Amino acid sequence: MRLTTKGRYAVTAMLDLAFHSQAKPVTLTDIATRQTISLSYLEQLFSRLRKAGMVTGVRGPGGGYKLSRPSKDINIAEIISAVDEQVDSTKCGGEGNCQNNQPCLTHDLWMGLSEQIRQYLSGISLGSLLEREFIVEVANRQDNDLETLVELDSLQEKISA
Amino acid sequence: MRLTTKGRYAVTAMLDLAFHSQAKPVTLTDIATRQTISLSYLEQLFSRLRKAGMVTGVRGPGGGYKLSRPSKDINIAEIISAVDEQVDSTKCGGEGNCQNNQPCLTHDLWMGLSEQIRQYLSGISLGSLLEREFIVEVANRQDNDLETLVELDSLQEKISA
DNA sequence: TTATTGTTGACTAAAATACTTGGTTTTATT
DNA sequence: AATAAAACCAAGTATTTTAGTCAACAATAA
Repeated sequence: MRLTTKGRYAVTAMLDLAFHSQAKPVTLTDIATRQTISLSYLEQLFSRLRKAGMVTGVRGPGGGYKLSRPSKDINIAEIISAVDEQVDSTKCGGEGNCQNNQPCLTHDLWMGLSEQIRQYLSGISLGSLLEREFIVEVANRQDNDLETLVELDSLQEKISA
Repeated sequence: MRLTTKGRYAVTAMLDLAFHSQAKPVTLTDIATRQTISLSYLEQLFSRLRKAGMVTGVRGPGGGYKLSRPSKDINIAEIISAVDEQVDSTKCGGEGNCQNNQPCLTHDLWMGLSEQIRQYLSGISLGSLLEREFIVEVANRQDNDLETLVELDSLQEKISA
């Protein structure tokens, strides 16, 4: 289990999706705007998430993405694993071939740490995050910001017309 | 607390140093050979470790590095912090300015995780690692490998002479 | 039919990582 | 005094990863 900004982006996007999941699917364009992540980068991440069976894409107008499972049943660890492509085993990635096909000196330590992180993150679901006050506050603020942005855009259009 | 291969290298090197700490200092050349890390890269890492007050350099022939404190009093978290230069706060590094000077949606989550990792790693000392069977085994194997390497070298020299 | 959205792949820019080169200083040993 | 072994230092380079761009195609609601 590696921890990179890629994984963080994925979790943020999934949390945004979970928060805005009503009847309608959520478009990546909306998520990109709210979370200030590049749209095409999101597309790449959601391609992975879709293949991992965590989200479902709905094409065409009114389409977007939906969670494939209830948010309570999606944990953070699996989101990160889905996008981080468990990478080369050259450097202590998985099994003990970190130094000339033998375990490196600290192999044991990193295995323990990985397990620790995995357990912590797999114990947290998207659903449980949605119950945290702090997160709901941030999400609501982002929704307001997006609304004012949209208003500004339509004003701009009226002016240039 | 970021987790990179840089930090892993530092911990590995420090553990090697702790394991071979007798009366004499340990040279970086030895550590580099045993752990297959580039010598100059090690020098850079040890420059940081020295400035952080964790090791002491001894110059001249017979010199090398020594731990500044007993191995029981050096924990893994501080080794990683010493080399990883806590980096820009642009992306959720420290305080909540991850998205346009506001906390990002998952700020709360990563703070919790960081704390979790820090607590885990600061609870593990070099000394305690040296008591783990697995680690001692690996270290001993590496010592043997180094010995045969040295033997091979002197044979080579005799041949070419 | 058209606009909207997902889907895919190839390519690029910037940053971080890992490593190299080439020195200088200190100091034990001869 | 000369030499060699080591730490120390700074700049540069190669590789990899990250983050993002571009351009096309596919499905589908309106």
